[in-house]
Formats: sequence, structure tokens, C-alpha cells
Amino acid sequence: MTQSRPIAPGVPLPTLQPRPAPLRGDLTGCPWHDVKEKLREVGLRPTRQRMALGWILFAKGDRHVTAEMLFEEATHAKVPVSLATVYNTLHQFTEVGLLRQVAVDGSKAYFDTNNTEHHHFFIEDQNDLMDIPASDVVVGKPPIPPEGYEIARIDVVVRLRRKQG
Amino acid sequence: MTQSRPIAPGVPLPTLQPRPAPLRGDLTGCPWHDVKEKLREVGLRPTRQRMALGWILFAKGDRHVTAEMLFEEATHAKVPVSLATVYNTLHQFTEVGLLRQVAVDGSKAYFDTNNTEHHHFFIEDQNDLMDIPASDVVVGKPPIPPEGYEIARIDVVVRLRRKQG
DNA sequence: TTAGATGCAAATGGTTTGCATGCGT
DNA sequence: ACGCATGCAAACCATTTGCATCTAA
Repeated sequence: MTQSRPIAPGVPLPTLQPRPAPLRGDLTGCPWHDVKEKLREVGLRPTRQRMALGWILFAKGDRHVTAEMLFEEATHAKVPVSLATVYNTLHQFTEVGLLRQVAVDGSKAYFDTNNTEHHHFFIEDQNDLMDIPASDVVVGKPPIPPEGYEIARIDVVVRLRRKQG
Repeated sequence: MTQSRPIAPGVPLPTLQPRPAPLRGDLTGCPWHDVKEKLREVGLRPTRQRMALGWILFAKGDRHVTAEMLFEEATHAKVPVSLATVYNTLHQFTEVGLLRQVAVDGSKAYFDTNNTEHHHFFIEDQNDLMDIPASDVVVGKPPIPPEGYEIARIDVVVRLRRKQG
């Protein structure tokens, strides 16, 4: 990461009208249509590459990806996408709350498709991220922020190392 | 940050003999001698630039610095140091437990002179870090790591934003 | 004397940007 | 058609590295 782009705080929920009820009839279970709808809901035009990236990201359940990983997957999937677009898309998705950027400090930026309240294990030797069930880490009493500030988010990263290296 | 260097886990304490008793007589309170001793204790040769950087870092109480900040301070203090040496020194200090690298994900790496158990506020707009008193955030029950792994460290970053931007 | 430190500049590598071209609405 | 999206390549910037020169022990 090179420039300081604030990690999307909380969830700056959709600017567009949230569908009143998610009754999707026969579209249910069709990832492709789900992605299209997801994009519409947040006001992003469902272009070919956004659809493809969204499909890769959200079809397989919770994931932690770097730009490079996503780019590679897209390429393998024969989806023509440039790395710049992958970066753009990841950031746009993050801005609208579809993704969450995880601060592990490593050299790369990680994006998490799970935008619910939860924290992470980080395996240092492998640069590998995994979710910790929300129930498993309890942040006791949140600290009182200084005057004029409020808590945007609390990140907990539990760093793991191999037992007795 | 460009390459993935694992954040120094726990505190890989000194390789050298820890002084049996810190009875320092008239040296007490002299930051310069303290730094020299600190370096000796961890087995680092007290060179001119390490002394100077150590003095800048540790004389003023708890601090959070980036390589650039430390470099600038040293330069202002008329201490001839190259940026590369600042990086080297920061990492060496971190390896021996004199510093602690903080993962805020930002574009830069932060180093904290407070290596005791504590967590951080991070003010997103200002890229500013501050300590949270250890008592103020309670990580309830630490999560159970996967088989074969143990917890190296738990990092908690409380991200702050200005109230009602 | 000599292993370890330092400085400089060049290389690295993730990420961003500028601008011409493409595509969804 | 209009304007956002995309691709490419160059720019960026924090950090690292190679190597020749110094310096603490």
C-alpha cells in the first residue's frame, strides 16, 4: 500500500433505495443475478468486469483476497481485467460496504467479503488471514475516545505463529 | 511497507547477559548512558547513529514514529544518518524488543516505543496513533488458535473519526 | 584488525494516476 | 450520445538491497 486511503469506516450504507423486501423469486440462488442486484443496490453500474469480479468474490462465501490474488483468479477464469481495474473495483466495493479492508500491516492490502462484525487470525509465516467467529473475541468495554471523536471501528488481529518453531 | 517482514512477536528478550541489578549510581537519569546500556543489553553495538536514534526515541517517553519522522528529527538534530540506517535501526530495535511495530495498515509502518501490553487509537483523518491504557480495552477470552499454532500477539486498533463529519 | 555498521544510489513492489478508448444507460 | 469504466503504461512512494567505505571492539 502506498497512499493513505482511510479504511472504510462502519458501513456507509447504500446511497440508493434499499429494496423493501428481498423476495427474488426464481432468481434466488443464482449468483450472477445476485451480483447484478448487489451492484445496482449500491449504485454501481454492472459492467462486465465488475460483474465478474463480484462473482468471483461473492459466489464462494467468505474470502480474504489481495488485489494480486483477485487479478490472478480473474485471469485464470478467462475474464479480461486489468490490474488497475481490480484495484479500482476493490476500493469501490469497499466504499459502498460490499467489502472490508483488513489491516494486517503486511505489505499487501487484504479485502474481506465478510462485512459483518468479526475479527481475524493472521498467520505470520504464511501471510494467511482467517475469520474468527464474532463470538470468540469479546472486546470488553470499548475505550472512551478523546473529545470530538467517535469510534469508527475496532479491529482485532490475533497473530499466530507455529507452536515451538 | 513493501516486503513482508513478520512483526516481532512477543519479546525475544536479550541474547546477552542481563545485568544482575540495575544499580547505576550517578548514571541514573542520564538518557545518554541509559541508551548505551540499553543497546549493550540487547547486544547491539552502540554506534553513533544508533545512540542518537535511541536517544531521540527513548528520551521523550512513549512515542509512535515512522521511519520518515525519525529521519527528519535526526536530521534536525544535526545527527548525520541515512534513511536506510533509520530503517535498519528501527527493525533491529524491533527485533530485540526495544520497539514494537504497529499494524494500522496505513501506507507507512509505525513503531511504538512502548513495548508493554497495550492497544491503540488510530485517528484516520490524521494518520495519528495514540496509546490506549492497557486497562481500557479488555480482550475477553482469547480465541482458540487452530491446531499447531499459538497466539503470538493480539493487536487491537480502535479507529476514530471526527464526530459528525 | 576485523566483523559489523553505515551511506548512497539503484532496485523493488504494491498501488495509483493520466489519458485515450470502450461500453452501459 | 453521454459519461462513467477500463486498459495501459508511466508515475509514485515506502522500503530494501548491494556494495564500497567506515568504525567500534
